[in-house]
Amino acid sequence: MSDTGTARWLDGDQQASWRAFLSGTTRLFERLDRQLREHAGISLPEYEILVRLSEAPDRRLRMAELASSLAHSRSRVTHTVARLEAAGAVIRRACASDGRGVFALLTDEGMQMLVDAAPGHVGAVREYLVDIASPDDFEAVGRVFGATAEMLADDR
Amino acid sequence: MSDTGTARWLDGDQQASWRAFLSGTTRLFERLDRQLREHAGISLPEYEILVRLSEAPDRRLRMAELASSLAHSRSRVTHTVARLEAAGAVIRRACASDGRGVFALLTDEGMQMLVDAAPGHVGAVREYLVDIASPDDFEAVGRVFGATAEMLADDR
DNA sequence: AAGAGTTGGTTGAAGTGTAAACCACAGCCT
DNA sequence: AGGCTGTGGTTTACACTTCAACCAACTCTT
Repeated sequence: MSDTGTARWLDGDQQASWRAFLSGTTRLFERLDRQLREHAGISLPEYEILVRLSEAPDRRLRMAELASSLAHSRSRVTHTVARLEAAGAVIRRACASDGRGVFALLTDEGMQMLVDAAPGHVGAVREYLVDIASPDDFEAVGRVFGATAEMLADDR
Repeated sequence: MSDTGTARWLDGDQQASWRAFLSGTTRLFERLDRQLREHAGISLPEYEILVRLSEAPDRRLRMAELASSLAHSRSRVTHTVARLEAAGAVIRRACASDGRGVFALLTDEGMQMLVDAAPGHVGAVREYLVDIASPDDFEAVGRVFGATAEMLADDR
């Protein structure tokens, strides 16, 4: 924030887009979370962790890598992983090369939960977002929030 | 969801856009909330309620109108308004024409909180989102999430 | 006018996220 | 080696959201 003069409000179109964004994302996240809970018994943040782990070498990641990859606080990742561990989807293991470090690693059971959850989740993402946007518009979404993400990257 | 055959995954570009969106919105909301709390002592959801009230005739709205306008649950609005009332920003008043109804109405103090908070908030929305997107791209964002919002409108 | 069903709103508890203090270890630097 | 300083992670308490149950009042139907 470096505005020194009078406030620069949003114009009508910007205002409309901003509010559509707020309303759309609120509804979208609520729906995606509900869909996952009902069909797979996990929340959206939990699902995202399973995805990251499934893609990682040896299906394991350091807690801090999970946190920065998801843009979640370390504390939040600790809590979420604790729940996933209680559910049998993940195991914690000490890191050999760094005495402070902790790996979260995906169990076979966790992998199975992900495999079961993924089609329905992706279907919902398509149905409520991707498939109702034109390809160009959806690419624009990617550009815009890519820029935002980069700008706000990890200086908490 | 009406997919009967094999799962239709996102292609590479769609996947990238989707993850940029997740990461960008997570960081954006976190930043906007923090900015408001530090500079104005209110949260983002609280701010949104003050905005809606300030725009309404007589600066008052029914609880249910607030809820559907914000895409928040009734329960959530009850809690949030309770906090705002405790802070002196809002007053509850029974509705004359509907014995069940409750109006939330913005006090002068609440209006002043909004006036104080708005420039910094809008500045942050510009800095982290609007001003780093091209006008066309930001309009695309509005179209996409407008469609999502409409599709997911109030059948909870 | 009397129920039956619906809507508006609140409540309290349980679940999830944030904040801040804290410990343990790593990486310097001398 | 000894002492800073920073990083990785957890913990506790607190704040916010969701959930389910609930009551009151409206509406519709008969």
